[in-house]
Amino acid sequence: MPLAMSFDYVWQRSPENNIAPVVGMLSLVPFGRREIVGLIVEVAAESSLGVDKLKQVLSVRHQLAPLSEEWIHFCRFAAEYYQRPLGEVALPGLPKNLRAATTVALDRGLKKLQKQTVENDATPHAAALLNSEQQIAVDHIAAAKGFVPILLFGVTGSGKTEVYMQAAAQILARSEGEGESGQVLILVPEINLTPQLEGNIRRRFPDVMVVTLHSGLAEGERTHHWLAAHSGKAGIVLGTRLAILASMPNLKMIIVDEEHDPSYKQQEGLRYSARDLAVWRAHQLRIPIVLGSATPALETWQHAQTNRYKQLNLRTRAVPDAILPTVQLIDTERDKPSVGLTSTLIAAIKRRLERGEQSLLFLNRRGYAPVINCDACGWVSNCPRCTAFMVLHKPEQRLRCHHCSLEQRIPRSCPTCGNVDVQPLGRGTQRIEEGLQGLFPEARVLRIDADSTRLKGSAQAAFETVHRGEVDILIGTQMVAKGHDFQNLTLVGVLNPDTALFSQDYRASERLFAQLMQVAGRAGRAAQKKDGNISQVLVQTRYPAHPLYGALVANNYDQFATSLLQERQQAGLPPFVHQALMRAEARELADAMAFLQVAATSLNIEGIVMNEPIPMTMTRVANIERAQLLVESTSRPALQAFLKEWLAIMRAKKTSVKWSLEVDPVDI
DNA sequence: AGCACGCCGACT
DNA sequence: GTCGGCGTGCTC
Repeated sequence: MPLAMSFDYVWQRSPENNIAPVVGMLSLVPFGRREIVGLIVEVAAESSLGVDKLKQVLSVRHQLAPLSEEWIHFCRFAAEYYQRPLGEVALPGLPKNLRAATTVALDRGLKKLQKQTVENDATPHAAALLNSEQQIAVDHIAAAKGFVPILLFGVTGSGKTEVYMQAAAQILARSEGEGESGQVLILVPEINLTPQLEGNIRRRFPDVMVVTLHSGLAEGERTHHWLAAHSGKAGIVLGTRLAILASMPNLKMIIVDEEHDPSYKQQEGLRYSARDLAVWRAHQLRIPIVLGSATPALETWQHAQTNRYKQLNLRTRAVPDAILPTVQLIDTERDKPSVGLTSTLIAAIKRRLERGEQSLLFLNRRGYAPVINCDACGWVSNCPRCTAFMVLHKPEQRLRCHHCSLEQRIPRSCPTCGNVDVQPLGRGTQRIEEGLQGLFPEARVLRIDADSTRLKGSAQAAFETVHRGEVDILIGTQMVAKGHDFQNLTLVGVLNPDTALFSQDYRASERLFAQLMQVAGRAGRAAQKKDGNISQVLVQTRYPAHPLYGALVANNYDQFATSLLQERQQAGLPPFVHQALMRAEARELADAMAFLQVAATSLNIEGIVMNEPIPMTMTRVANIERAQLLVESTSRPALQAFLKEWLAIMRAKKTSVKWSLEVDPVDI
């Protein structure tokens, strides 16, 4: 259905078909040998095609209020910006049974939803008192008229959520005062990782219908929630990135929480940035948008620095008496780790165990060891299908490729020389878990990563055991960095963050800083302990003098972001340049490269920098070779114009190479 | 995206 | 001689 073009049909009034088509309505039309549901995007008196070529509209669906022209315009913008068909933007978000060729009754579930919402709100919560910075922020947001993009810059625990809720309350109340039912859209990175937020919002807004929109919803729920948003009945929509495409006729404000979070970027199909689209939508509707973060994306930071966005700061923690945890660096050259842990960190964990407090160890590497190797001949566990290592997973006694999911038995001896002494190299979360059990046999150790939480609901269950105090030491990947507020957690250990410092990916350090700030925020969220102990963050590093860690210790994002922006400007990288990336994949690398070579010479326009095609960093995944071609321009409109023309040329070429284009790529 | 048509290998 | 492999092309 998502075709690059739209199709014209004739509509003829008849006794069975007497609803006049209106832009935004869904209609049933014959298409090839099938009957499909389409979105009416234009109603016109004539067609560029001969009338004899046109088929007739079978029926126009009237159960659903038409999608607004504004919404279609928004989808059209997104489609054009990302160089994709309109249908691919507008249609996938619509409830499946509205898109099905057979008609379904839609009324019954809604009522059910209303009832459910009321039942959930047995104990309404009053608004919390605000500190002066929060009050200033709320006042500023609520007073905003028209398109006002706001960066709400606040450390973890500074009470951003409270600002969102009070600002939303004022916006909704104002709409009501004007006799309208206003709507607020709140975007979050991942709903499952912030389960408290939904409950908090429901309790705070007992008289407002609150619905969620995310990929975890069952089809029926999703339909009802979408319809509640589309009908305007839902006053608050809380959702993940896909919710930016929901139809909300009375939208009055958008909030993007943790706006820097990578999960706002869709990484397959239509590779959109929900944050960027949110800003555009707010601009289109002339409404305020709040981007909240402790570590804003550099793009956002740059806009705030140049006063395109209004910056509001929350510099103090909102919980009374809670103070920021101290961050200390442990030089691993001086204090050499054994089983991945320095003596300083081990001692700190020991003190927490003695005091009955919890520790969190953060290591962004799952599995037991990232690779195994043979000392005798140098063999390493390469994946036969990918440019990557097979990772040792000890509980399962398997080697596993994290890119193509290939699994193998662990070889008893070296496959090339027969040496029986094949050793794991490096440490993943499983190996740290094993080491902790050796060091602290009495302690209750829990590992949380993608492997330990494969089953649905098991992540939630694992976090709950931590909240209930049934865990002493928690070891996890980035999964543990987000959202959760552990009351009894007073130590965060960061095990091996250095790899990101020297990554090919120029965004790696920006992401690392955000991640470390976020995981540091897991400690000390509760009020300071009576005995005066402060929560502690210990970072093990070989490069304690690196400016990133300096800024982390000083809790100084401003300084860090400013220096990164300078580097980016000097290097001619985003946000000072705009990029698009063409990717090509084929069985033979030469074919992918040859295709990109043709692409690189297919169109030349002044002001557009065409780079050389290169193999991707991870050239081969699942036996497919991949290459990429980066196009850059300092002018976004110039890049957009170029892409449109370029893609038209490329689409007309016949090739066996699979290719795609990404606008504003993040992983390059 | 579907769903055709279309031209070449192993089977009742 | 047919069944079916998925390459190429069209859908108002």
